[in-house]
Amino acid sequence: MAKNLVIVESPAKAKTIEKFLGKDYLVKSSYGHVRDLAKKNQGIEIENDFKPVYEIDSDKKKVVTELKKLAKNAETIWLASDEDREGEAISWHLVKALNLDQNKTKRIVFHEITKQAITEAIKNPRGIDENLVNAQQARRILDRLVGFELSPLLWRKIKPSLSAGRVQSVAVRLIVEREQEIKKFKPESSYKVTAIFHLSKDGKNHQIKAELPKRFKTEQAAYNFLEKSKEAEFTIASIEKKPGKKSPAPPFTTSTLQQEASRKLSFPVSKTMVVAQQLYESGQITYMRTDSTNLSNMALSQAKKEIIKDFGEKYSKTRQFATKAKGAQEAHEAIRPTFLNHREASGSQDQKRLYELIWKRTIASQMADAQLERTTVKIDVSRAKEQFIAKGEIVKFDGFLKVYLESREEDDDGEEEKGLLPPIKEGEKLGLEEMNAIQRFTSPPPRYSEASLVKKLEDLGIGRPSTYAPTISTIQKRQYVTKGVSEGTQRTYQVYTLKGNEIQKDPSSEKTGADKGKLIPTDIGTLVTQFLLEYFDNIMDYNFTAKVEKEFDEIANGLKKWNEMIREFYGPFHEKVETTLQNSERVKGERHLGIDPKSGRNIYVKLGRYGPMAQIGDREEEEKPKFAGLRKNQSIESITLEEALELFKFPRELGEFEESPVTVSIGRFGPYVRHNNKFVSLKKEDDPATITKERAIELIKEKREKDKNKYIKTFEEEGIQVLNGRWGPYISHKKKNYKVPKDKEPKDLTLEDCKKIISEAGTKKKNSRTKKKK
DNA sequence: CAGTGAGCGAGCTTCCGCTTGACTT
Repeated sequence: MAKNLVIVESPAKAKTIEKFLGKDYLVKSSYGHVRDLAKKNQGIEIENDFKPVYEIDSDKKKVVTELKKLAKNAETIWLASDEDREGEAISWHLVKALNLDQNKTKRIVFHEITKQAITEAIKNPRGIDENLVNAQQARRILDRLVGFELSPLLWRKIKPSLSAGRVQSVAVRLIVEREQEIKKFKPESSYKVTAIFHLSKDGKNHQIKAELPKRFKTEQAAYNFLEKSKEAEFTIASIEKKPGKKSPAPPFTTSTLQQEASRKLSFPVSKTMVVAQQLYESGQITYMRTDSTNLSNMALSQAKKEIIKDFGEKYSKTRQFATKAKGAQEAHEAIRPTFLNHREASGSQDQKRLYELIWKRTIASQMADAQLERTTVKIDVSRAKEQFIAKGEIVKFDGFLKVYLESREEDDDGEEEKGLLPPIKEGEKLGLEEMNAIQRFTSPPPRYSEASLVKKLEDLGIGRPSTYAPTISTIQKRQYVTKGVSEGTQRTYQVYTLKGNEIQKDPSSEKTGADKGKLIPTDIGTLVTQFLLEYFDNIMDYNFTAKVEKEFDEIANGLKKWNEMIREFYGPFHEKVETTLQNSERVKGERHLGIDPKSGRNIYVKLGRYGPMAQIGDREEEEKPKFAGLRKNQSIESITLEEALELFKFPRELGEFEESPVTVSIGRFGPYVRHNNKFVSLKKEDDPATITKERAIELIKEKREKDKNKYIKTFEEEGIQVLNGRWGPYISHKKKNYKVPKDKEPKDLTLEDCKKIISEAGTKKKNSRTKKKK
C-alpha cells in the first residue's frame, strides 16, 4: 500500500502526475465535485441561517467509497485540486465526505504539470482556506436560490419545465435584445465609389485600385460625380508611407479556442470541447477548460527551440500574455500542445485539425511581430474636390504571420483592397480604366453565433470555461433560442459604371439577412426575458454577476460573512418572488390576429401549455374554441392571419390505403402521416399542405422497411425483444433497455442469455444514475 | 418524446460548476 495518496480533479491529470512522483505515491481522481446541495427542499435550511445540506452525488458514491478506503490506509493524503474557489471547495468536500483526519491531510497546489512544479508543491503544503471555501458556498447557494425560486415561478406564470438562472437568463437576454435591435434597424443606402486607374511605365501597364473615402447619400449625387469624372484628369497628389506592425494573439483559453474552432473549422462549441477532451485524455494537449493565457517556462523554452529550428533566431520572441478576462481564476495554463515538437496529433481527422490550430496558435504567440509598410496614396480629380485614396501594404518581415493569423467573425463590408502598389511618384497622371458607383446598405448588428455569445459572456464575466458549452445547449434545450436556417433573401442594388466615357446602369443583387446557424430567440425566450426583466431586473442586469463576484471576493478575503451576504440578497429577492407569484398575470403573449372569414369568430395566437398556438373562437362561445400549434419556423410575433388559417386545415384526409384512411397532420414534432394508428414523419422536402396520397404511401412503406430491421428476435411470453437501435443492438424488457455485450452475436441470443443480461444489469444499475427520467 | 390545448389534480420540472463515462431506442 502506498504511503501517500494524492487526489486531483481529473483522471488524466492523475495518470501524468503519478509518473512524476514514483511508487510511494498513489494518485487518484475525485472526478470534480463529490458532494452538492441536496435536490429536495432546495438543499438549504433557509431559516437556519442558510445552512447548506450536502449529499454525495449518486454517481460519485463509488469514487467516494474507493477514496475513503485508500485514505484510511495512507499515511498522508495530499489534496491537490485546483487553486481556485471551486478547487478549494472540492478539497474541503473531500475532507468531509471521506472523513479525513486533519493531521494526516495536506493541501497542495500547482499551476503546471511538470515534475518540478509538483515536487515543489509537495514541499510547501498548507491547510484548507476556509474563507475561499465559504466564498464558493455563497456562490453555490446563491445560484441555487435564484434558480430554484425563479424556475417554479416561470412554471406557474408561463409554462412548465422552464428554467431561469444567473447565467442562462442573461445569455438569453443578450440574444433577445440583439434581435430587437435587428428588428428596429432600418437599412440606409449610400453610394460607394471605386475606381481602377492605370499607369504605363517601364513598358508595363500597372493598375491601381482606389476608393472615395466619402459616400454619396443619393443616387443622383453619385451619378453626378461619375458625370463630372468623364472628362477629368487624375493626378497623384501625395504618397505617404508609414511603418506598421501586427502582433500575435495570445495562446488559447477555452473561450478563444471555441471561437477560432467555430470560425476556422466550423465546429459547434460542444464539438470543440469533445475533441479537445480527447486530445487531453491522450496526453496531447494541456487542460482544455481554462481562462488563463499563461504558458509554463518549459513550454516557452520548447516553443523558442522549435521556432529557431524552423525559422531562425529572429522569428523568436518570448512573450507572456496578461489574462484580461473578468474574474479569471487562472488555475491552469493556457491550452497548448503538451509537446511542441509534436507537429501532428495522432487520432481522428477532427483531432488532427484542432491540434494543428492549437499548435499554430501557441507557436505564433511566441514569434516576432510582423513588420509592415503601409502606403496611402491620394489622387486628385481635376473637376471635383473629392480625392481618391489607394492603400497599399507590404509585409517587410512576416514574423508570426508565417504560422497563424487570427480570423474575424464578421466580414467587414468596407474591406479595402490592400496589396502592392506600383512604383509611382507625386504629380504623375493616371488614366481611368473604370469607375463604379455601387449602392451599399448599412447592416444591423449581427446575430450571435454560439462562439460569439461565449465571447460576450466571457467579456461580461458571466459563466466559466466549464459551463460555456453546457449553457449554450441549455438555452436551446429549453427552446429559448434556436439556430436560424435561412440563407437570406436577395436584395437588388444599383451599380453605375463609367467606362470609355459612358455611364451605364446595371443593377445587381446580393444575399442579405442570412441567419443560418445564428442564435434567434423564440416566442418563449422573448416572453420569459420580458417577464424576468419586469420583476427581476437586478438579476437580469449584465453586471449582476460582476457585483456578486465582488462580494464573493470579500468573503474569500475574510472581510465578509457568507451567510450575511446571502441574507442581504435573499430577503428582498424572496419577497419579490412572493409578490410576483401573488400579483402578476399569467404571461400568454396573446395577439388578436383578426376574424375568421368563414365563421366570423376571433382568431388569436398565444403561448399555450405546449408552446405557441393559434385559437379560433372564444371560450365563452357555445362552440368550443379550436386550437392548432404553430409550426417551428413561425412565431406569435410575426405570424399572419392567412398563415394561422392554414394551420386549421389539418388533419387532411388523403384517401384510403389498405382499407384504412391516410391522414396528414401537424404535431409536436412536425408534420406526419397517420395510417392504422402508425405515425410517419414527413421529410423536409414534403409540404403537408400539398403532399399526395402516393407520396404518403411511399413514406409508410419506407417506415415499414426500416421497422423490419428493427426487430432481431422476440420471446413473446416473456415480453423480451432483441432490437436494433441507434447505439447498436439492445434488449428490451418491461420498458427497460439493456445493452447487448459486444462479445455476443445478437442473432444467436437465447432466452437464457437475455434473462442473464437483464438480471446482471439489474445489480450493476444500482450504482449508476437510475433516476433518469423520460 | 408522441401527434395534445375543457377542467381537475397528482406529481414532475429547475440552478451553476467541477469532472467523466453511462445512457439511450
